[in-house]
Amino acid sequence: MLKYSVIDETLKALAEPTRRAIVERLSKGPASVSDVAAPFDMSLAAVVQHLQVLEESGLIKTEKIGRVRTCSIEPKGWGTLADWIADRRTVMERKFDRLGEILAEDDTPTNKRKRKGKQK
Amino acid sequence: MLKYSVIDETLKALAEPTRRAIVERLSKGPASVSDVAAPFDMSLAAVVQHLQVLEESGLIKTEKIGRVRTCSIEPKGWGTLADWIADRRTVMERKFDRLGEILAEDDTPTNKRKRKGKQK
DNA sequence: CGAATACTAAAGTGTATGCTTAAGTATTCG
DNA sequence: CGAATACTTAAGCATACACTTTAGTATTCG
Repeated sequence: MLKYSVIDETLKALAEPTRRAIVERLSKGPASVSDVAAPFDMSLAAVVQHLQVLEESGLIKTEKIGRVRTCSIEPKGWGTLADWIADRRTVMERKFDRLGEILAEDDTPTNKRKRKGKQK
Repeated sequence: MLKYSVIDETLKALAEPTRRAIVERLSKGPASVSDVAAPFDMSLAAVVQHLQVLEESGLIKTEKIGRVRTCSIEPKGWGTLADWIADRRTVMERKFDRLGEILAEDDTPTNKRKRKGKQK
């Protein structure tokens, strides 16, 4: 319930099997809403809702021409996601370099005594 | 719902601001449950629940010694996540090569798609 | 020992999310 | 034109999720 961010919407969008399946379909090429929906055992309206979440997150984009809406991957959204993960891994690996195998065995006592009683 | 998978739990775990903040804290080094919880304006029990989700997803690991549970990053979980994203991007980029700049630029309102490839 | 510490476990609550169905709006085709 | 197509919108519902509070269990310290 903290603040919103791009990475938040991106990860929320992908944290759903149906939406990941949609994304995997689109990563092979653009498709209409109906085409995207076809393989799924759910209503077209439900798939449309998933597509909206994906579009708002910036992972895909859509464009309506005539009565057909064509959906495709939006590379930019994937960049920010990959960057965030890469950042985390960089910090971790720097830590590994610095501390050797401490994380691997991690019995080091981080006994920072907190004497503040503030628990909430 | 479809079937569960490792990547599903991983992404669900990270699709939450508090859990990402925890992960960012731990990526700088191991910490006790209390230490992890300290910066957050919520009960310790709530933070423990987040830690459980993160541990079940394989992104962190914990070990209890005495009365202190120490939490740390589990690099393996991050590998599977990064791999999944890398896979998606690989497929996309192969597609971009094939379709040229169609996916990259079509923000322009004048979208005359030249159909120089099979669409489906 | 008994009190403080550091979690742990369980039950409950409000809201968000993933669906459904039904009805409506454009657009294309014969 | 009128019917078929391709969504679109809205409302409702059941479950999942992020918390809360309360109470309990180990472990350490004076």
